[in-house]
Amino acid sequence: MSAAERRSRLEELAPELVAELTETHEKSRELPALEGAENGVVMRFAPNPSGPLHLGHARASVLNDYYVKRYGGRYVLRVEDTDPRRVDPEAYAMVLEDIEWLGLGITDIVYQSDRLDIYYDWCRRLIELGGGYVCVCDSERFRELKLKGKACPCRERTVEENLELWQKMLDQEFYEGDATVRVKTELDHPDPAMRDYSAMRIVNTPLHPRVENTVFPLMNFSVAVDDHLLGITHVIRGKDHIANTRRQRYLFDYFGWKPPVYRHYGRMGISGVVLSTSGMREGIKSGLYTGWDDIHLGTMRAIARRGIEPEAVRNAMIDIGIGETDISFSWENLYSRNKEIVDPKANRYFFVPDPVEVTVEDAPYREAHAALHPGDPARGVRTLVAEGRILLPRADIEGRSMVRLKDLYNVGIAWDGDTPRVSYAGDALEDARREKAPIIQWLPADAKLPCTLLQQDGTLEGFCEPSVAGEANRVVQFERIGFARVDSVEGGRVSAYFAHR
RNA sequence: GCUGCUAUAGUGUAGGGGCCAAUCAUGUCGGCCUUUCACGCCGACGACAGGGGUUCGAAUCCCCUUAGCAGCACCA
Repeated sequence: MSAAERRSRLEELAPELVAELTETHEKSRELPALEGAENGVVMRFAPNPSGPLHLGHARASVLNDYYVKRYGGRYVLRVEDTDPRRVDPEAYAMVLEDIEWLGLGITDIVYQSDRLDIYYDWCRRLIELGGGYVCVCDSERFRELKLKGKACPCRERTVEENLELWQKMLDQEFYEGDATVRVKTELDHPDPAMRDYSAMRIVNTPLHPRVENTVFPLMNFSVAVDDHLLGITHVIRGKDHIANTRRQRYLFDYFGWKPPVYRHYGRMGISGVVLSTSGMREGIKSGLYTGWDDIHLGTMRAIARRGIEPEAVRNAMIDIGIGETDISFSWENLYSRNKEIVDPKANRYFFVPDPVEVTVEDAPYREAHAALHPGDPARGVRTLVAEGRILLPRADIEGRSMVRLKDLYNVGIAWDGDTPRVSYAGDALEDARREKAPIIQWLPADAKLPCTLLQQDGTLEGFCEPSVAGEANRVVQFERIGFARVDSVEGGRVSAYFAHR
């Protein structure tokens, strides 16, 4: 049966069910199941506290969050602050704020800098097992040997000698770069990236903001140890970690641990915003950006400032899923997700950009009552009093001989060069329809608020309704323009950020 | 270069031998509704990277080609 046949047949049998045929099944899609997750999971989100969270973190954190919520279990926030060079003391708080904004169901928080002794302990055990050794070679020299598949002299040392050197590292008898602990792997591993990778290194400067230690684990070591100790069952991360997963596997093997189940999703290209933490930091420093929430950045706080709701980010990320294919992030899709959340909530207002103030000749006194939300009459109306002096958006009247002022009346426009002469042209909506006059927004000249609408590609200056002042920090819809978040109302001026149409 | 992964409409995604002349969403274009160019509704457009195999049958399995990506750090 064709679709049309099925439909007409259903109409005969059960007309009340026809609606279901076209119902949009927009409940967020089910992502693929995770093997071995039936009895609950322990997952983690492991950001480096070098700045606030951005879109890239959003994907990782939301996807893991999705599975924890789906299967039940624990969700560990593990702050990976083992590189003093890449720790921004202020980022600790920012990460927490962003997580709260995203609504992640974090159940546990651990800081790797609190766990240094644990890593030292397991490092000692690794050496005792013969799985690790202290290498005092120059890193360049080691690299050359590695590429040839050759062992460095340090590899031949006994466990006792290694233990002694390791203690010297901890006792600060080595300086940065002079010694490192390596994990023994196959020296002839086809991928040179696997060969005797580093597990521990020394960092003397800068000082770590939270601890005084100078010996720090490299991520492959701390991650493997923590994943095991914290009981992590499933890991969802980007495919840039595939090689790391392989490296970490050596540790699981040495210690006889069962590794978690891994899923590596593809690379996500994001255009239109700055994403690299260092790039953002430099831009902020140089004054190019106003701060971490500058709307040209891809941080969660920038996105929030633009009126994107956390649920929209979440839905967009789940939509994208955990596919291994490289994808390009679609702002369109995110906006669409946001619109479905924000449209039912946002009150409607007039915003007149680039205004022309005119006197409407022969204008009768009128009070316009415009719905705060056309889909929800119960919300009431805003009342605008028109006494003759009004503001019109220049772009909407240019070249026109007639427009209808929404919820008010029609006006005719005679052009005297660039100067419009505007006159009352009746109340009948039908007249406007017949003349194909556009229905546009307007404002009374004596009841308006200056309003700046900031968009990524420029700023719109104009005026909005006075009651927008009561919408601070909320998303509104400026009719015919789009959704915007009212950022601040100060000194009688409104500043709003454009979200999307 | 080496090691590995991936390849479905503009974008994201479903589909893992027959139910696929391929799903859903988004987008674009028409139309309806409407005192917003919003929302809602209707319709249209639009893809299995290319080439070989295997098979009665391939988007699905295999091989090659091409393309993209990742890693090749004493970063995470």
